[in-house]
Amino acid sequence: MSTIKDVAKTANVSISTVSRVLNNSGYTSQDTKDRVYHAVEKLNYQKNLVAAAMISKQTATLGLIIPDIKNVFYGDLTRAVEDTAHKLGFNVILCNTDNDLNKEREYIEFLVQKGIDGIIFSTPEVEDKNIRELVKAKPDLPIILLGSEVDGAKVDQVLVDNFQGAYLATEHLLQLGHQQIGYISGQPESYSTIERQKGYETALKDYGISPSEENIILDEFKVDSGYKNGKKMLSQENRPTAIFAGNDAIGVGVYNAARELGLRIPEDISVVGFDHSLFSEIVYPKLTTIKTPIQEMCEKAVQLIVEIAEDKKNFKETITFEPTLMEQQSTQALSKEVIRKIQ
Amino acid sequence: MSTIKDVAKTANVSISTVSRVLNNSGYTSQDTKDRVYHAVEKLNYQKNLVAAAMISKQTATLGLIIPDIKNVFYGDLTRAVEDTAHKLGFNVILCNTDNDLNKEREYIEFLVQKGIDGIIFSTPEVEDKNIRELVKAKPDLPIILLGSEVDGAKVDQVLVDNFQGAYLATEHLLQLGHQQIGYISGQPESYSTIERQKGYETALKDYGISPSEENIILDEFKVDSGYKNGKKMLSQENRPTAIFAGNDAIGVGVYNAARELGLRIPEDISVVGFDHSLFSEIVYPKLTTIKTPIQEMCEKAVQLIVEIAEDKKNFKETITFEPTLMEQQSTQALSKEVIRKIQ
DNA sequence: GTGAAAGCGCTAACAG
DNA sequence: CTGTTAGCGCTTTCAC
Repeated sequence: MSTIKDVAKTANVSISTVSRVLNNSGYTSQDTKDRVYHAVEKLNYQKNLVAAAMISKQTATLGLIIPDIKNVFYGDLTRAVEDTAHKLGFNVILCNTDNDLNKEREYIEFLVQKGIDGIIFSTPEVEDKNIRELVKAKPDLPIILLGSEVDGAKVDQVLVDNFQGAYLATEHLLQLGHQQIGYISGQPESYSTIERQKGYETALKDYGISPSEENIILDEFKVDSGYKNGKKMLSQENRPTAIFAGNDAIGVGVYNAARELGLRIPEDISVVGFDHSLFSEIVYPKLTTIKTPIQEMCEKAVQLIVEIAEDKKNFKETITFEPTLMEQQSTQALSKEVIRKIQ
Repeated sequence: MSTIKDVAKTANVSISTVSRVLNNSGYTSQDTKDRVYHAVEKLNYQKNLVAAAMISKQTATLGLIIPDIKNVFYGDLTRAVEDTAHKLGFNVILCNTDNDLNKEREYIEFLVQKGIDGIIFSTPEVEDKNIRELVKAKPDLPIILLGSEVDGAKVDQVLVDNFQGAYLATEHLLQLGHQQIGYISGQPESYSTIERQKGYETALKDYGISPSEENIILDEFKVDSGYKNGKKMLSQENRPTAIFAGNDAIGVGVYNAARELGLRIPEDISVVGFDHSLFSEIVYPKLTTIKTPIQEMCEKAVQLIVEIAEDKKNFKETITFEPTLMEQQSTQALSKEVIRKIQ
């Protein structure tokens, strides 16, 4: 592979001139430019970005840390992040942590040593101490929290209003006449779980209903978990007539549980999900869900981190996007028939 | 951030000694080692991998080029690749091309300039000329084709026996008595589409049935495409009694189409998918599908590429994994009742 | 406008 | 066993 030296030689200029031409820095005559470009073409020269990075301290690479790319939610998110990064001239290194703090630490260390320009953390747990420590140890490293807050970490954040989303979901069910509304959600340590629970409980209270413990199950944001816990919840004596699932995957699990118990959706049981992922579209009937502007959130997150990396902006901000209710076919008004059955 | 110089100073040795200790190269006394390690700890020193890469020409980074991470199949694949890479001490840069050759070329160029240690291409199209050119331009760059071949590109390959998988799927349906078997699959330019079609047609012929054009539709490997084309195919006069879907996503689309047409699965129509992705497990009834050892394939692919990167092994190999039939609930013997209805 | 030279942080001969 | 030295390929002063 040819280097800048070769280009300089065949263009009959010095390497600094080549550098100037290629980076559009400083003045160069048109004639020199032409000669350099010709040489570049002739030699099929490609800049060695490693060497450039050594001086500029910029690698045009971002780290993206998520729990698990197999989860369709992170598929959507990662795609949006990667697309935006690519548009801005950055690559992204993908890291799956399974919410394992040790794994996360390894990744962080590796990324830092590689001189990446910033790290986007998507939905780490609230107690994530790696992030706290990283912020302290490398205050100049651009960091974005995407989708969740971390206790004691003052960094830029791009969030969705989980409380509001959950409130909308629950209120929708309440307005349909449901009173016994279950909440099946993910990891209790997750920011999303926590915030959504607050929204759920607040909506209930606002409608004069006190949340009861039997109607709340926290486990994992997965289909299996929705299935298992859906079955448990729907087998109760006085079962809920509606379920607010912490995400669409859980919603799908609840569908399967309902089917096995001979309950029809939405006739016998209403279900609301969260995320408006592919899941909500492919199940039958289509899952009513909370739609979050995930695309815009990711774009914003990447724009922000690039901005920080380049401008060293010296203040932290938190941007919160509003979710909306996406009413589809899995919810309907509580019927007298169901009320009779339950009692 | 402290450098090797700082460590050398506080440990009271030369920088080459520090390098030796940290890389375990050459001899160093225990005493020196201790002093260096202490200094490292005291200064919280972290090696600058960019500088190291400049000399070693190794970045411990791999590129993974796929069509679209939103597609659950690539979610599974990417996770397996990333996990294995991580175990071997490599990071992976994710690139989504949407099978767009221009985008792919951009990514390749960028990755090469960044000095990545190898590129894994998952399911590029058969005619992908970027790969052919890359192989010619950079014969020393480790490249693996994962899941599909590319015309005229002699590189290491890790494949699944698509022909055999499709044969198994079709034979399974034939043995259940189905004669009219549809094939709805993905992009006609895709290696998987092509190979699977061959297996499908060969099975038919082996059972004395000649493939007919109306029973074959090639479109995209997506739910929507399965839905749209499933509807088309199942609305025909003399509709198939079974459908072999080119992948699970298409299978899910076919489910939705069948439901809209009032056809029950498997009573009225049998369906077989391909991949054994999450899709096949979450639909009702569970989708009979072809299971591929995707995990092992990805592990092998990464092991291979790392081996090539480190040892410069000078021969190319192709490893083909065998798929198996995963019989679930979406297929059943052709009933007289259905035969009557169709005619 | 252009070239010479220093140096980014590290590795790897080569002496000693 | 350890230190000195010469780069890796590039950017960036600083002269001219």
